[in-house]
Amino acid sequence: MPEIRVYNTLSKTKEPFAPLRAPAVGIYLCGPTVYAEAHIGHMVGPVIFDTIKRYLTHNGYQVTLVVNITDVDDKLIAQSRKRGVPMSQIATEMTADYMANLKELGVNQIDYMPRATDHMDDIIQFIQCLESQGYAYAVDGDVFFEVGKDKSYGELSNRSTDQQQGEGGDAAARKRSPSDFALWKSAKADEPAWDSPWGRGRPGWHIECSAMSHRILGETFDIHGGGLDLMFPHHENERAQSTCCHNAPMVKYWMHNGLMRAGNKGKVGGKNDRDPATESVAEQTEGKISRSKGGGGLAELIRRQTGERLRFFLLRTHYRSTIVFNDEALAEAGTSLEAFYRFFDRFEELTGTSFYDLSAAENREAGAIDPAGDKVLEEAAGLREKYFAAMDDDFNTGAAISVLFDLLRTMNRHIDQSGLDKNTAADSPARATLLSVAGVLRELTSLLGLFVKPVPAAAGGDDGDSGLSDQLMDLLIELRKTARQNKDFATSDAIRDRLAEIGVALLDKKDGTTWERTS
RNA sequence: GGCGACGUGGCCAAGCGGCUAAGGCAUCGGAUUGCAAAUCCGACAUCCCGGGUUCGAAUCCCGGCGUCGCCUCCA
Repeated sequence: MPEIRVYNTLSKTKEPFAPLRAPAVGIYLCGPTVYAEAHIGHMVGPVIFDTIKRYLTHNGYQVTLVVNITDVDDKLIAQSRKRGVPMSQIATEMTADYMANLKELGVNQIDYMPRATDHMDDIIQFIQCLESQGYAYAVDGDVFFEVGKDKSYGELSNRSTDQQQGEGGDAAARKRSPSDFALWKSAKADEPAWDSPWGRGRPGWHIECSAMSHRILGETFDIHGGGLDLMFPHHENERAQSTCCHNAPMVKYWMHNGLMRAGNKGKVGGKNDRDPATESVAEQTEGKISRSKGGGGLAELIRRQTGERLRFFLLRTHYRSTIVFNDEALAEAGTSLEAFYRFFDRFEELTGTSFYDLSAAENREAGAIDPAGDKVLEEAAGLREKYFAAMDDDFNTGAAISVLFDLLRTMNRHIDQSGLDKNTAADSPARATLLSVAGVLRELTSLLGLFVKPVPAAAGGDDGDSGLSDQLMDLLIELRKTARQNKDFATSDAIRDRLAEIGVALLDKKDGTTWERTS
C-alpha cells in the first residue's frame, strides 16, 4: 500500500497515515449548527473530506464518514424566539438547506449525519461517565467539566489554562474555574428541554460531538476534522471530554481546514465606486466570512456559479490554506474549467462516447495503464504517478489539479498530431490511445468529485421554443455557409458579428459550424 | 498582550535542502484558420527585506517589514 501522509494538528507535522483498524477508517467531521443558512465557508470541510474519503477508498480503505448536525444550541433558541417558531422547525429548515448545498457541490460520501437531539441518551450517559469519574460537577441543574482535572488540556490548541477566559454570563458564578465549560445547561421555563438526572435542560455545545462520535466510531477513531476556528474551544473541549471519559485517546489524526476570507484583491477603482445593490455578499463583507457578518445565501451563489465551479474553486487550493473568496476568483476558476468542457465535447465528437459515461477505475491498482512503448501513454502514466504523489502528500488537491491540465494537453496534442477525427477507424491505435488516456482523466477527476455528471445547460434556456431556436440557427448557419463558399466574407462575418451581439457565438470547425450561447 | 498562519511572475497557486521554480487566468509571439474561436508550439519569476547555517535554500535559523486568523459565537 502506498504511503499516504497526513498533517496532524496535534503534532504539527505530517505523519504516515496508519489507521487504527485498517482497512477500516473512521472520520468525524464537525458539521454545522443549524440556526441559519449555510455560507460558502461551511462547504470547505465537507468538500475536502468528501474528496479524502474518495481518495482513501480508491487506495483500498473502507471509510466511514460522519458529519454531525448540531440542532440544539443557544443560537437556535435565539432564532426560534426571533421568528416565533419552534426550534425544531428552524433546525429542520436549515438542515435541509445544508444538505441541498452539499448535494450541489457533489458531496455524497457522507455515511452518517447524526443529530444531537436524536442522541440525548448518549449525551446524558456521557456526562454521567465524566461525573462518576470526577471530571464533572453539577451545580443547580448545570453540569460543568472541570478543566483542571485534565492534565493534557490545551495540547491541541497549544494554550495554557490560565489563558482561558471561559464563558461568562450567569453561569460564571457556579463554575469552579472560569475555564470550566458547560456539559449540561438547566432550562429556563420557555426553553426546549430534555429530562436528565440533573433536571430539565439541554446539552452544552461540545458534548454532542463527543457522544455521537463515540456512538458511531468508537472510543478512539482515526481522523477528526473541522475548520481551524473550531480548534479552540470546540475541539479542545471535545478532546478533553472524550479522553477523560474513556481514559483513551480520542483521535489519532486531527485535521483542520483553513478558513475562507472574503475580499477584493484586484480592487481596481477602489472600494468607493462599489454598488452594494449589485454586489455579492462576499464583496460587501471583506475579511472573515461568518453568519454574524451577513454571510449566507449559498444556495443563491450556487445558482449563479454552479456547484461544480465552487467545488473546483475549493479544491484548487490546498485545504489548509486560507482561501480568499470573491466573484473574480470564482470566475477565473470557471474559465479554467471551460477547457475541460471543451475537451469533453471534442472527445464525444471523435469517439461517439460521452466522457461522463466512461467508468472510472475501481481502485489505484486497477487504474494503472501499460504504455507498451506508446509515447503518449508513457506520458499519461507519468502524469498519473505525479497526481498520486501529490494526493499522497496530505491530499494536495491543488498540485493534483495541475496534472489534470497536463493530461488535457497530452490528449489535445495527441488528437492534433495523430489527425484523429470522427471518421478514423474504430480500431485504430490512435483512438485506443485516446480512450486509454481519457480513462486516466476519468479516474483522476472522479477522485476529486469533478465532472461526474454533465453540467446543466446554460442558464436562461430556451424554455418552450428550443426547437424553433435550433431551426433558426440551422438556417442562419446554412446561409452563412453558402456565403463563405462564395467567398462573400462580408456577409458571413456580418452574420457572425450580429449573432455575437445578441449572445450567440458561432464556432467554425473542421466539419461544420456549431453555436452556443455566451450570455 | 498571548498563540498561530502566511508573504513565489500582472493575478491565483504548487513547492517541505539539490532535476531547466508545477499548473491556471491574463498578456505577447508562432502554427492552424478566408478572418475568428478552439487546439498546439513558444515567451513571461531567482521566490517581501537583511543577516546566518550549509558544498548547496523559495525551502532551515535569527531579525525586520507587511497581511491575516484565533484567544467570545463561528466550517
